[in-house]
Amino acid sequence: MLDIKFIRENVDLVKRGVANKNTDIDIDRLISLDAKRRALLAEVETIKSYRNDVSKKIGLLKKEKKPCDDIFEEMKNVGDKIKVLDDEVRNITMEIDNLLVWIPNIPHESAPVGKDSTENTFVREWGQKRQFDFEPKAHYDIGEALGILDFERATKLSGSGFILFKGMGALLERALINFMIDIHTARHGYLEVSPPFMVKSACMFGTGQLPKMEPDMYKLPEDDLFLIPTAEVPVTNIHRGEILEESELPKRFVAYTPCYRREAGSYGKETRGMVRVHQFDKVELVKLVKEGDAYPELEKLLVDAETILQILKLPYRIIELCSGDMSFAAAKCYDIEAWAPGQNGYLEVSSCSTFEDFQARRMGLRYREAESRKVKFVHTMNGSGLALPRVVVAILENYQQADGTVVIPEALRPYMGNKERIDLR
RNA sequence: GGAGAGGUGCCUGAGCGGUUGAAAGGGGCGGUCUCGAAAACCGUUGACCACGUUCGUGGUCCCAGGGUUCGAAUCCCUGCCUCUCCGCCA
Repeated sequence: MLDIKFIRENVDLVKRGVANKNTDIDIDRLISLDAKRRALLAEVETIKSYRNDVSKKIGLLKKEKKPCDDIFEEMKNVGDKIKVLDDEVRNITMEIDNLLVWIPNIPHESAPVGKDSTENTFVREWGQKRQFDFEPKAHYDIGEALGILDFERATKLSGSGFILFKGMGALLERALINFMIDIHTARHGYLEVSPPFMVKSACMFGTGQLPKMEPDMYKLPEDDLFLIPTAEVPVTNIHRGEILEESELPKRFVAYTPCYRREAGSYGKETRGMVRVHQFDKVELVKLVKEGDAYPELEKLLVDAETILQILKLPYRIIELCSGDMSFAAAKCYDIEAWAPGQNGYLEVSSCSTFEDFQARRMGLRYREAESRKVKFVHTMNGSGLALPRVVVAILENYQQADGTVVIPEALRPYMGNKERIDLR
């Protein structure tokens, strides 16, 4: 959420930012509602001040047992007037809030302006694409042949868009989770947390999934809970509504969770295999930092995430998203895309974004500055570190052999019984 | 699922319907003392909003939303949440 004061004082900047995010919000209407609200507020507060004065006097008169019926008569009218004005303020505030919650975060000045993914910019790349002396297969063919992926039976269980890992496939998934968390805790200094996989709507609002993304979420209406679409939601919300001490910052969390996404409207795209599924595992990095640290910390977070691919020796590139391709809450966002030879393309395995104080304002997440003792909003950010199925795809496709087996990346071998390859049985 | 208890400031915990933003203690911050620290003592310590250019003035907030009243943290209703016991259960 943007600060109404900021909007008031930067109307043009906000209009431009909103437009660059491909969003259409009537900012002028918001501004005029805001002005109206403040005028009403001034009016009703003057009357309330008067009421408070009189109430105090009544208290004193009562003590002296003096009659005050005539005052009551007058004050009844004052009370009614206040009620009417309060109602007006409440209604107009609701109207303002209904606009405000739909306004996206505005892109950082350093973020490229563009309408969609075709205008994202290349940042850097790493690694050498392997030269194959045979035609590289797609992960679903490799995995099914090895008996480690079973799409047909996954569909029997839950419909399309689900994965059944078996044997070394299941172990590979589990190994990756442990491997990634170990790197981030031991080497990068993140605190491991294991949060609930279901959250209240307040959490979903806090990180900005609600209201806009509601159709993409799995909801449990009986219990007013949502299945999390990413660990970002529970983890960023850990300190919702709190005022932290500056000395507690930055906080760095790493969490493994499954992620549930309806992927509404994306049917037909990437239906084959496990590039786009309704449930997937992910190791997520979340940072809470103080104002001013957001951008350097985002760069570090990006490096922490890409380290995983480097250790796994998987070639990748980094893309910076343009304004129109960024998510609702993001101010700046990098994607890490792993090379997948079987797809002859890149797969997004991580998205690293900073939200500045956008999420924090929604969830009331603040900190007290050590020196000034002032209360400020925390700056939040997160990035996948990394999303699992697509890393599995990249491993299967990059490490496949002519005989159909798959060599296990060295770094994962300790997590997989020191085996060197996944073979036919 | 059955039966109770309760939701007050950073925390614990008081609070007859009328100077209560809220006692007390703890914590935090500042100071005295000390070579330094601890202890002790003194002082201080909420957030948000509006208005007026520092500083101020006013308003709101005692889980949330309604209601009663001239006036509500204090009374009434609804909802939410937490805790305890029993049952069930990984």
